[in-house]
Amino acid sequence: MKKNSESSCENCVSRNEGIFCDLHIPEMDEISQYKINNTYKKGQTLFVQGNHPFGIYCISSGNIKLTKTGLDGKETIVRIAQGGDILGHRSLFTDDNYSATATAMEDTHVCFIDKKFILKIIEKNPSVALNIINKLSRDMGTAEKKISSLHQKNVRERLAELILSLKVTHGVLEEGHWKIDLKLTREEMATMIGTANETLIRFMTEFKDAGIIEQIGKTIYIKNEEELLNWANLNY
Amino acid sequence: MKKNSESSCENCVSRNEGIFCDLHIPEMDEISQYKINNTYKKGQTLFVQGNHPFGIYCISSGNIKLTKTGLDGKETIVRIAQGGDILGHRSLFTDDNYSATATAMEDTHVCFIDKKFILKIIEKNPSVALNIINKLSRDMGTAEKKISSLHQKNVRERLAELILSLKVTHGVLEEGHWKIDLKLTREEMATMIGTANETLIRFMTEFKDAGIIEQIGKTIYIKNEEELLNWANLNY
DNA sequence: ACCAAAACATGATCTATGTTATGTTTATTT
DNA sequence: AAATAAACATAACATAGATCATGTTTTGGT
Repeated sequence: MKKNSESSCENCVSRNEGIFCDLHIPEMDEISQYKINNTYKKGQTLFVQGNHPFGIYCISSGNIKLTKTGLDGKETIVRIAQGGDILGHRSLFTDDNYSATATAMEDTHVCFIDKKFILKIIEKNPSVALNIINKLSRDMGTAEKKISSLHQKNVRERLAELILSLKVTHGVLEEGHWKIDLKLTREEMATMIGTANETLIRFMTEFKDAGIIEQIGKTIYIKNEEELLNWANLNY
Repeated sequence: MKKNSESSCENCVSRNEGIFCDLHIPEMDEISQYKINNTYKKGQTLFVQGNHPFGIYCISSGNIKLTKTGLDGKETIVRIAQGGDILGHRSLFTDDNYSATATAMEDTHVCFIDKKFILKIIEKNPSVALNIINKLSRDMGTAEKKISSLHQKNVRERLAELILSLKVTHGVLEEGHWKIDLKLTREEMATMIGTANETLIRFMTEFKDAGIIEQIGKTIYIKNEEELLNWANLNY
């Protein structure tokens, strides 16, 4: 693989967000040589709940949803990962099988790094371990917030909270208004806040009617963030 | 502080479960000298949601609950930590304030290690970082399972699941039956599965009447694990 | 461009669980 | 040991939101 190619970590669009951001060029090049470069089209799965993991996935670009499926086929989105995030690191360190399924939400660029190799990298470069801890810590914070939300808030509040958190992770400011261009279906949004899609649609309609949000296709625009913050009760 | 004292990491009852388990004696001794040894009585708080963290807490013995409080005062137990677990590591790496309150559930032995010092230790000993990653990974797995449970299961199923998970983390086998001696109130159990305490009591009574569990005081005995497993639908 | 399938939307029920109320038992304090 | 407070328990009632049903719109495949 030639240096400075598009598939090199050095030129990764998410280089600054990734766990290798503190490495020097020679180390990055070493990883670039060992990793496997992949593209996933919308809807394709990277790995499936219950399968055995052999390494980690390093997202270069595109959003990937992590879902847990129940016996009855009911799905819950536990997390949406984006460029710079890693997947499968949990199973790597605990030797458990994948606890969730990873599905590309759009055309996606992902690198796969073999278990043995990544462990060697971590050993030689403490910054990588610290970056993994940092990512895990943030994810853990998000997860705990989700747990208490599911207990303490009603669907309307959770929806306001969801939209605001999507704003932070996936929003772009456009002509004074936040635009969330994640192409989530109502069904998917519903599973993110633990409700039925009919219920979610009801409150989305309510927010639209109240002029709080607007949608064109699947894109959501926040028209009245103030009001959304009121509903979300984020102050805790 | 003299070596081989009770307050030394070397002699910690949870030494093998802790993040320093792979260190050699000299390194442990160094930590022993810098850490602050503390005892907390039942009900006392180690730190409070929203406060600024200055280091990590390393639990030697005793159970500590982590709760998130809502604006209305409603509490949710997001995790129960025990000997060998660490607390406050998340805030350490993300520079956020504490996202939850830590309260001793019984008389507890905890060591406090200053932020700067622990970071130095990690830098010198990669195994500590890997152990932190491992703990975080497990906690993350538990948290995600909780999220999907709250969405996909009803209270009866979640209660069965809770009892079985308490069996794993805090149970002791006694005369052929698992004994969970955690001294949890009904209220606390309720907040762990995101329900009202009246609702929880109903299903506890149901399980008792069905001969699935038995309680003496606050101690729970599992009399029919088979049936509990049936209810929990753990297979996913 | 057409067709089939998926996603969206809304109304009408139904039910699991929250809430309120009241009484009993078990801890904790004096 | 008595008094006070906290935890436990049960029943009656209320409701948020799940489920079911039906129709419309959008999307994706050929």
